Amino acid sequence: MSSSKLLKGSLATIVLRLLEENDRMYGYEITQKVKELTAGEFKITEGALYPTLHKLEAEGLLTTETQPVDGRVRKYYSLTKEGNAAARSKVTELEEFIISLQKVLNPKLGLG
Amino acid sequence: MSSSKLLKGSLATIVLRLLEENDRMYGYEITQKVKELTAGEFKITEGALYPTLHKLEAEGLLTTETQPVDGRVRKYYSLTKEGNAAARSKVTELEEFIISLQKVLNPKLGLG
DNA sequence: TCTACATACTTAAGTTTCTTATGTATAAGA
DNA sequence: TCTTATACATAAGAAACTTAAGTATGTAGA
Repeated sequence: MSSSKLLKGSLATIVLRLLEENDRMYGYEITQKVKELTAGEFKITEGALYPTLHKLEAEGLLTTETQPVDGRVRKYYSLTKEGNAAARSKVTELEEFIISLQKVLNPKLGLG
Repeated sequence: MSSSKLLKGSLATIVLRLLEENDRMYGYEITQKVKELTAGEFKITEGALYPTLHKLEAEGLLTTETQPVDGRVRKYYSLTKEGNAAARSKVTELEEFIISLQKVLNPKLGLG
């Protein structure tokens, strides 16, 4: 993910979250969806995305289906059962992280 | 920072933010403050913190003052003028990142 | 007294996760 | 024809951590 070299470690969670919503997606589609959702703020690079997808597949969290579409090959990814569970726990973990982060960035709030 | 190997890249911003609030702090104090603010959720490791402090100092964002206290040496860090500006921009950047991240994690919100 | 834990800082080795760059290949539009 | 978009893969290098080891003092308990 580009867009400010921030927060390394959230890409896998983002991928799992999108697949939770979309049933199946291919790599390029993921890059476009993220760009769309964030109004261009996040630009996921291929060099980051594809290795992440391969890793999640190797861990048994994703399965793939390859299909030719318009003369090009598309590789669709879907969550496995374990992938679903991982998506839930990783998203929760990230949300809790954000809450803690905000406590540090803005200690005044949350004390009342 | 430990606590779930999440979000690499936010430690420098956290340090700058704390120094914005506190005028001067020493390393160990920073680790304790973060632990306190997050109720133990974030545990900043020394191996992460000290190199970060040295780097920020090398970049001219922090200055140091060493003082012996109770027979031990403390190294106090303060923001320079540039450090103040960097703190503002980095905190803003991180907050914007969080907003974008939430758009991806919860695309339903923010559409109405 | 010895042990353990807290305080306080430093640095090296290894890992993870990116960025940047390169390569392959097809389709569409100027 | 050239560029841009679509679509995937992977290697080299950098950044930011974790883990681990080292140095050193103060305090509290067995």
